Amino acid sequence: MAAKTDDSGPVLPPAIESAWGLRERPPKGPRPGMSVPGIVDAAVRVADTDGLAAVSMSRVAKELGAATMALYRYVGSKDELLMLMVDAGYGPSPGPHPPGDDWRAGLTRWAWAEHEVLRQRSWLLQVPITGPPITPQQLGWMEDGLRCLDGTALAEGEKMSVLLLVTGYVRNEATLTAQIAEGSRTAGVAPGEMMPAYGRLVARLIDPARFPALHRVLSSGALGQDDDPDDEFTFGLDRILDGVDALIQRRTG
Amino acid sequence: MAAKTDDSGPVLPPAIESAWGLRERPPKGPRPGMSVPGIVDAAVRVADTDGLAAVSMSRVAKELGAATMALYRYVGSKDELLMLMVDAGYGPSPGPHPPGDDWRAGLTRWAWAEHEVLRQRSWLLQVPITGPPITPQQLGWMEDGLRCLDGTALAEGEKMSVLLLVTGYVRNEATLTAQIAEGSRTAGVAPGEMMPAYGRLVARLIDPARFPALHRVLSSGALGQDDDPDDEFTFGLDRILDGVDALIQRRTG
DNA sequence: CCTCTCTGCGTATGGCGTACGCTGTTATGC
DNA sequence: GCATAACAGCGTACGCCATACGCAGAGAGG
Repeated sequence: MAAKTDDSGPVLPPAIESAWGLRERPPKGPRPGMSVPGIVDAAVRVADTDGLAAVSMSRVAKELGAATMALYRYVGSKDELLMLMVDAGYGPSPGPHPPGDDWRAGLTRWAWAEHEVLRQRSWLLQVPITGPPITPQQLGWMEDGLRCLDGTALAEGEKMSVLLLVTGYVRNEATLTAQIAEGSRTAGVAPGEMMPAYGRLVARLIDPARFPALHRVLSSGALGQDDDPDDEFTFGLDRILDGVDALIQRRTG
Repeated sequence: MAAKTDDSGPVLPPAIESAWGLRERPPKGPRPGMSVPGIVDAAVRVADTDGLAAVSMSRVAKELGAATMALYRYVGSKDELLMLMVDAGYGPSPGPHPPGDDWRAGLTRWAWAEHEVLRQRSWLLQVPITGPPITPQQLGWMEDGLRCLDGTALAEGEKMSVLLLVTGYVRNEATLTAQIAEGSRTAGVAPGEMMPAYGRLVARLIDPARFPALHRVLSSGALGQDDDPDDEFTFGLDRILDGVDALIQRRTG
């Protein structure tokens, strides 16, 4: 044994291995007419224009002028394709933060970068995540995030937890705004009228005696004004970073 | 007009209206052999035992000894059934917090209650959410959460934002732990060995020169020790509540 | 008793992911 | 130059899904 240095451990799907640049083309057989990146690009294009639901194996194949089953020479399953679509859809990480920035400015920039990606490709949120990230660009994002916390007194595990906290927040916020946008589209309501309409609906349903706190929020008109969604995002992000700040202070002092 | 007091506004699906106790049985025709709550219970039972993927209209019908299409007399679509499943799956809200508790203890209790529900019914996280909550129990949870913040100096809209922040965190954390549990099951790895195996896999993939921060986390063994998942949950929750606390202090002082 | 309305459900349609096996291409070893 | 083995492309088929449609029978009002 041990002719090769890696004892391999968990098995990586072939298409993922090729995303890492491992795996060379076998010497025999006809030349491939397609490529994994080409297939993934086509799938991303479909998702961008017609949504994730439109991404079927046959649709992607049609986009490439190939037959459905031809894709399975390159991709083991649709789930594998989805994983690669997420990797490609996120794109390259935003890059290391400027040396002058402190951790907070860096994480803010990092969070906004993901926010921006998810705003433009909300289908990324609908892809069922099957495990921790193992694709190159995903880990690139993680690396950049970790570097923001480099100078701090946090333990390595804590840095990871903080990142998970921030990215979780960004994804959650993006999910909510994408949902109300989707809802307003299917209901035929103007985007700015969605939350007010929701407020009126709930106000009609609930009994003020049984839901006093909810009733108070509704009468306050807090749902009526359609404030800048970016303000909402900033609000939550600042709360979280305040909490992280408190921890860093404690670890430092 | 205005023979009825409600100008109706957005239309509510019939099955949701019946969940609010509106809507009476029409006087004619044969008596219904099933009921919406019965169907929802059967669907929840299927999801509990065999996962959300096993919930198909035919499977739920089989559970009730009925034909597939019979369900459509009670539920407009599968999406509607899913919405009702979420409402039933969450169950009643945890109830108002004890009067002695401050907002932080209340929200902590509230977050743990949702955490517990999601731990036992992780399929709730896989249901694609189509909009803001409009079912009775969902709004009950919201009411209880809002009441925790009753005595604080926060504006009504801010209370709502804080709730969204907390519930988003709980859902996100539950999603991640459910995913690694799922992954360890499909990969045939012992649950405690999942994260270490993941760490070894990533360590094998990445180049330490290009991913120095990530490499440092991996060598620190932070992923190796399988610490209590509850500790991880508490960590993030405390960070968020610290951030909320900072805001409340500022609004108060 | 007729008629109207509602329930249960059989049938059919159009989609999906993908297992399997055939056909033709290509570089290697003889 | 030729047989051979490995591989690419893909046609067919299977089983599953949600659900549109329409018919048969139940039950109550007139």
